[in-house]
Amino acid sequence: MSGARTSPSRAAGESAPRKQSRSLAALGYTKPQTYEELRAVLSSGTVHFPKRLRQVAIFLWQHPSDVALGTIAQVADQAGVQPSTLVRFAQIFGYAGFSDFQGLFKDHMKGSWPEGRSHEPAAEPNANLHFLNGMVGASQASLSRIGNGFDIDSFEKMVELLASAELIYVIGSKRAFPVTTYLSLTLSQQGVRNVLVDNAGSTAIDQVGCITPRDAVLAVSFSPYNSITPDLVAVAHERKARIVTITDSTFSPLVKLSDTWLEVVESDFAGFRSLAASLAVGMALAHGVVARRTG
Amino acid sequence: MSGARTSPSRAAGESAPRKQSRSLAALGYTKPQTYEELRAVLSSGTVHFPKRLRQVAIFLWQHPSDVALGTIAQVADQAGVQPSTLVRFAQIFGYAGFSDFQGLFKDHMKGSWPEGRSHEPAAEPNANLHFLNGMVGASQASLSRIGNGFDIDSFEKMVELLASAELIYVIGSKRAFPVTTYLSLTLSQQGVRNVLVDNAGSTAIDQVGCITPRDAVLAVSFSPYNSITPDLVAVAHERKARIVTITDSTFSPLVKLSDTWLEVVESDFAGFRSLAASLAVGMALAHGVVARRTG
DNA sequence: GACTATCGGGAATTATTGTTCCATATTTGA
DNA sequence: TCAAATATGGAACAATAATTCCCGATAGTC
Repeated sequence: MSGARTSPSRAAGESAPRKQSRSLAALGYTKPQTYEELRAVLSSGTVHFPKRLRQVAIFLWQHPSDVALGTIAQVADQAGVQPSTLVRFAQIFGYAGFSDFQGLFKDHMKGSWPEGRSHEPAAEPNANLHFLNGMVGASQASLSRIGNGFDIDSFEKMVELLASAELIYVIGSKRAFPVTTYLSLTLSQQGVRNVLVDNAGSTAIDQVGCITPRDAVLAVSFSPYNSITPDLVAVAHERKARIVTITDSTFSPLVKLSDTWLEVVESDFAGFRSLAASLAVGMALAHGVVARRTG
Repeated sequence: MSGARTSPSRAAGESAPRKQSRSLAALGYTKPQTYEELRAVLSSGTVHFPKRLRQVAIFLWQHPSDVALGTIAQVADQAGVQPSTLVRFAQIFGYAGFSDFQGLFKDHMKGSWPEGRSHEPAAEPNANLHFLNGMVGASQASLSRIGNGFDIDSFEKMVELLASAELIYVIGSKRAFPVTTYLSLTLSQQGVRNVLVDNAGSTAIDQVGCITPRDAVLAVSFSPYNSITPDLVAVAHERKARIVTITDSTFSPLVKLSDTWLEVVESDFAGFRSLAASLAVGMALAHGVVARRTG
């Protein structure tokens, strides 16, 4: 794409004496020239975004192809923000606007595309069946993503921390709750004592108030990170427990509280999200803990 | 991309008595709905284009990603034709304009990404990783079993019964509980009122004691069938509610209590069982109910 | 608890892109 | 060779998308 956009009057930047523009350049960052550089910056954790911009960062991280292919309005809509927020985000990174910034994604996508594989179409006459297939597809996509860059070291560290804990607190809300219930059940069935923090009776805070430094917390949390989970984990952190986390991006507030964490990204279909990958990883954790304790 | 362009006054095509419009439709071709269909038509050799249009066809064939990612001007430039030629080309295939036509390429590109990553099976030196792979395998096996003899009729009947219910009670214990929590959450988020019977405080029996004939029960149960679920469903049955069930064999005690039921079999690995298929089917049910209620 | 700096929503504005139309060129068929 | 039909280029126009800007909201600080 030779799309040299008109960047109007780029007059050697820094001559303006105004109040420090909210640009990362002022912080010593240089404008990422490639998609990989961008991801590196995003995941470095050195940048702290306010809410909406963080939302954008998460969306970019998880749905690069939608960013490359969509218009600003479509992307904004999918990310749940205003178009202007996207422009602001791009400008923070030193770009003139969204179009420039989007070029990063387009270039990356074109670069990493196997030219012209064909998929078998397969007819589906039924709308419900179509959705079911979509959901199955999302689940399979989630599962197949495990193993691409799966962080074994983190995984093993997690197993170790959990296995050496006196008591394991399992925490997760909303979408993460089904994962934690299954984890808790499985651990119990395997003889691993654990507490499922389900916040029934709003007693969760009091429960985590009993955590000791000999305990471990297994937290599961997905974006948006607006549930009670970060608060609970923060308490556990203060109480010096070991904390291990399964979450879906480096932007999760749990990351900085955790001793170790794993990224598990779930696909969705029509907004209905799979849990297949998280459950599989969770089961593997449970199994690992059992194996280490008994072995 | 839902970019529905205004196609002004497309007045049922063939009423105009004018000279045969240059559209393939008149030649018995139907507008390609997918990228694959388009490629099939292009490669069939049955269409003979004049010079510039042929140039376009060749370019589309060889550089689909540029078509998906670029603007009309960029594409035209790379293909060595005028923008208007691209619009004409799209219209010949029955599209309103280039934007519509480009959607084909965008959809295709999004669909076949990011599976571009190489799937190396690789040796697994690590026991934990081995288990994780096993778990993923079990999940995938469960998912792929859906569709082999999936009972669409039952599924649709279930959707219908649930959609017409005044209130939906969601019941499941043990392994089924994660499924019901996710179902309940999803239904609520979609605006479908429901009661998750979680037996907190051992109040489940009293809860189902409130069921009326206008309600429906969505029960999930797996073998061994020794949980409280059959008892609860039996109460609901006595109270004349409609009952739909997801279970894993015809021997489930719920089968004879249910108006309709679906068999979903989950694979396991080393005794750790997947929930992927049940969750996918559950999501499809939830989606179906929403679609039927709002549609 | 008041003050200040930063953030965020949304309409107005500007820029870019896509489409149509018509004059001209080219091909086709007699 | 001529006339009719079709194809093409390109500029005017319409539609859409991107960006800016202002003001109310929010969070952070003293």
